[in-house]
Amino acid sequence: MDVAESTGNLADQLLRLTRRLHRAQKQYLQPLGITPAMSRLLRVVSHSEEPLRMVDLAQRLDVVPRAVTTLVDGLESFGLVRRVPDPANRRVIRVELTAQGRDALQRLRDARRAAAEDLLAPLGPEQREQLGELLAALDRDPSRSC
Amino acid sequence: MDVAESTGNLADQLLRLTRRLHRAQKQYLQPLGITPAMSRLLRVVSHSEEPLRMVDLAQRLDVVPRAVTTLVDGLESFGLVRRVPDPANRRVIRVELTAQGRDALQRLRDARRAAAEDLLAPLGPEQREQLGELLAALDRDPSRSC
DNA sequence: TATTGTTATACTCTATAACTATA
DNA sequence: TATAGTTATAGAGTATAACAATA
Repeated sequence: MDVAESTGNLADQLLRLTRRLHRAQKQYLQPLGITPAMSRLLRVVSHSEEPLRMVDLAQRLDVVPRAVTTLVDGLESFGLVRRVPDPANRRVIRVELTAQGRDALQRLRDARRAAAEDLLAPLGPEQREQLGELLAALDRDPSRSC
Repeated sequence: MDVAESTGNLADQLLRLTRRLHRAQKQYLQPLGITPAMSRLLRVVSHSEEPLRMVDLAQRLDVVPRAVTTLVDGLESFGLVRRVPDPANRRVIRVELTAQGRDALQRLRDARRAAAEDLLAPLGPEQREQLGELLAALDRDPSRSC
């Protein structure tokens, strides 16, 4: 098998796996009324020390700012986050976790874990670590190192 | 970091990587007028000995049959595949590569390779092999082994 | 009654472009 | 002019449900 072929196969494998991951997540998150993308945003919000701006969220999620608006809209409608205007700069809006959002996080974490666990079941602990390292290596933007 | 957390992180890493892969593929395939999903279907068609049924394609792509209809519609409109009724069973339709489709395959392969190459650049050959093996392990449906 | 493919419909995710309000 | 966020719009990808034709 030539290089192009095997490289393409890796891409196929990744896409197929992610499709399954998406499906599993959706299934597990559905009872909570939250989509995978919203869950991801909620996690980012919860992991930040201070409330993040919309732009920050877009950067961390690696999406365009417009996409964040929709996700925050959804989470806000469920009362899980709250938009807070920044007094220092009236252009910016910061996104805070609500008490309800904090409550939801644990259930979300369980759901996420169950979903990922379904897919990652075939891998042992050391293999997961290996996979994590490989993915981390890929996370580094190659265009930045030039 | 607990197990749930690290499992969730793997999921995040996968999703983030695939988002980038999707974007890169889209970019490289755009000049050819073909979407990543269409490209995938075209590859499956090209790798099969005999023309596959719509249902077979759905299975191999791991999507619902309805999704295949749209993809084949698109490829057919570009003249890359052709729907052929099966004489033996008038319910089934088989999808064949056209001469034009065969021509497009090489360009597609190059585009796909360039896209994947962008993302996989940080990995050496042995790391790619490692990643391929891990993904292959995950491809095996765990629900079948029970 | 089960299978094959389709029409109809809808939702998630993401993108670009143009606009508003600040700075 | 540049930045932060939004409205408006679009398109890719996928799903479910109802249906027609065939087996």
